[in-house]
Amino acid sequence: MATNELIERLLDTTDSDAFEGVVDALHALDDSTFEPGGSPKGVAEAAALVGLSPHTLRYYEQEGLVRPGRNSAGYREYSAFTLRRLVFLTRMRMSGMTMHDLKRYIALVERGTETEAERREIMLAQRDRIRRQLRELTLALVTTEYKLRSYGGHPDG
Amino acid sequence: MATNELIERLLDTTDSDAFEGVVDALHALDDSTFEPGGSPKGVAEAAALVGLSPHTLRYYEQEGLVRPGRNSAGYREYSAFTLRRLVFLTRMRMSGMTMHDLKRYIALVERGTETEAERREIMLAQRDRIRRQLRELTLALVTTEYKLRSYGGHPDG
DNA sequence: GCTTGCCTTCGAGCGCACTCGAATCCGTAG
DNA sequence: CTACGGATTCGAGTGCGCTCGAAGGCAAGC
Repeated sequence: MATNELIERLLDTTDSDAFEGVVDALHALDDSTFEPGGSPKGVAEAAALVGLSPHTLRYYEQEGLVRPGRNSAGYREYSAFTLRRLVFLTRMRMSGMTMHDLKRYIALVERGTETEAERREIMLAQRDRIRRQLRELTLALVTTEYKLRSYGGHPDG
Repeated sequence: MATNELIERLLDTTDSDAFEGVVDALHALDDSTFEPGGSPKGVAEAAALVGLSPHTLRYYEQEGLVRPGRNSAGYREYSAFTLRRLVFLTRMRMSGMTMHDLKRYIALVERGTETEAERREIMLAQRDRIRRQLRELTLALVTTEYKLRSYGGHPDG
């Protein structure tokens, strides 16, 4: 099986360092990452943190995916909790979950623990989708590198 | 680095068998795979082979991505060459290359070998895009599996 | 007090990649 | 001869996920 070799190759080129300890990164979210002084973030700052636009954050709220608090001036305040959810949302979106499904999932979350079975189904489907995508992407990578080799270049650009 | 371990895990679950020898699969395209009797395929058959709809195949043609021949009745005939290109196109599309860039790339291909340098740039960008996506997908997978674990279920559905 | 700049809401608009429908034509089976 | 499934062209329509613009509010600096 040349597959692992392949994937290894793709990951240890370029900046795979920013990639170590993925799980750690995920759990660091609870702590200081999002709330350096415990102060919630405004919409622009929050947007920058998760890599979306303020417009999009407002759109997500409108769609019921997040419910940031408001300060005395009516401005949005993104707590660590909300920011963590935003990170989750972006991860799911980037891996191909539709807004439709994401809304359904979040609605279940808000309804409480009794909905866990249904949520689990959604996540199982999501896991399979991601795996399929990973396979497709790897095929695409092979094809791309094949082309690059055929152009006889110095493959490391 | 827990990364390789992770990816290994995701690949050897489910049907990773259909995945062995990716490069081989890619080169089998020249041979009997697409032209069992040497006969070109109609639009429906071709569509089924690459997993697209006949509508989409006609659309791709309209956009200049393929130029299948025609039989005496004016029906499209997809040769092995055209089918191979279709496979390439779908791989690029699935890995996030836009129609815009794909059209540009194919236009360069049709212009001949003098355009190889420019094509190479496109493929380099594509390779980087794919790598980025692979990292993002892996993060999404970790998140998804974390959720699944938190639902305490039997993770293998 | 006024300017500057980020915030608010609202609804409309956009870009991408298909996707469909209508009208018509081809070729085989009965 | 006729009916049928599947092909053709063309332009219009769809769904998704934002993305933008207008009209106005709040807060800090000069």
